Amino acid sequence: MSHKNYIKRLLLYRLCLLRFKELGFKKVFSHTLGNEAGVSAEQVRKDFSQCEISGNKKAGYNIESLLITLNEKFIRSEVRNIILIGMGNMGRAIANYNNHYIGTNVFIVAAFDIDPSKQNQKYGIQVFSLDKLSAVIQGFKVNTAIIATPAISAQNVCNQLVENGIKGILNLAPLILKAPKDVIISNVNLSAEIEAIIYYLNGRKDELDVE
Amino acid sequence: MSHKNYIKRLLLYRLCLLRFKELGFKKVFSHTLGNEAGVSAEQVRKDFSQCEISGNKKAGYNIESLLITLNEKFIRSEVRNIILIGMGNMGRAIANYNNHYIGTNVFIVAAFDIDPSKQNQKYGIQVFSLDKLSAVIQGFKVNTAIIATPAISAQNVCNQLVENGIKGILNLAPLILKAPKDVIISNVNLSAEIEAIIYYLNGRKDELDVE
DNA sequence: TAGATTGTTAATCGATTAACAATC
DNA sequence: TAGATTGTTAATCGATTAACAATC
Repeated sequence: MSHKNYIKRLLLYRLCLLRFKELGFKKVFSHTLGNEAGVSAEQVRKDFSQCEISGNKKAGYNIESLLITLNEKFIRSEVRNIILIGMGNMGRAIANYNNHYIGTNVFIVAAFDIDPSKQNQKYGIQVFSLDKLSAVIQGFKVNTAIIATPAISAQNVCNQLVENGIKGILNLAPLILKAPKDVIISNVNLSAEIEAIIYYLNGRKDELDVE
Repeated sequence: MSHKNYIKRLLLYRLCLLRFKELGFKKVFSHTLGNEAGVSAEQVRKDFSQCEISGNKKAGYNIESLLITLNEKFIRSEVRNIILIGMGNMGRAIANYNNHYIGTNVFIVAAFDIDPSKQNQKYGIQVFSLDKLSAVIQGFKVNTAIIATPAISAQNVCNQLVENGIKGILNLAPLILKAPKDVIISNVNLSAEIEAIIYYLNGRKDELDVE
């Protein structure tokens, strides 16, 4: 139905609008918002049109009503519970962010790690052994998880999550997970991002400098 | 020239090939690699064709020579120095990963934070005040940086980086940075990733259950 | 040979951009 | 009104997919 980039742009517009609101602005033009979000004004209007948000021909869009519409679309009034697997460096960083939620109204209710020495509360979040997975998922009615384990164990963890009813996974391990088609997986690989940037810089240098 | 997704797929193939090699495999078919990387066999062949890698009509591709070609394309023999700005939770997690490089042959040589109490070595990496930015960038010949500051200070940091010659930025702060067109910026926003996943799950539920 | 695989060309698909009418 | 802005339709662009010839 709606594509991934479109959804991410809407979430980005929401962040920009929150900043504008904080600065005291009441309305915004498509080119202003586009500039802030790094997309074209046409793209902004097209996106808003697609989710049935309308502005005023001369006066642009009302920030407050934009936010109401976007919040209704994305931000559930009730807190959404998610879980986190792997309490290495990245897992602990994410757990720490959780102090004021990992996303708007999104809360990590429990973390998991195979290392018994990590199964305590010193990260501000209860860390369980993986054999508690089923109980926690059912108890908190969780359907979304973050995988922050090493690559070697990520697929195994993913399998267990799927078996226990998880339907959405944010994967920070540097590999592509295999899962049934009805499970949504989003992959983030920071090393690959850095390596891609470095590649672009080098590539461009080759082109320009003719080494 | 070559598009972003294409480059990221090549980097992903490389990761998959490294795993295959570790498992003792010598050759691989386009559908095998595609399956592992989560793309179609045609896509794999097209990508390899585009970067002038060729296989054998019946015997697939030789893993070792694929890796040599990909390493030559992406992995510089000399270590690439990068810097990290912001030593909050995420910054510290990234600094910790640096123990065995943040990417292949990519090394964080220095970190920066405005908080004087963080300007010491306890993270396994030297943390400087931002007024040392210019000296460090010149001293280590750095052209790539990771921004892991809060959103509020990210644009200011970005400006300083650009002034000092940084040409590639991995931005982990939840906003879009403005920079000259010749600066490459890659944005990663974990909250938005999670919120997008939750949106997809809800959206699909609405469609199926007719609440 | 027959079957399987590569590699390239053409077709499709979808997203972005451009154009412009409507209108405040 | 004139100028600026929205919103929609058409055109473009590029990436992915399908098709298939070549060949091992």
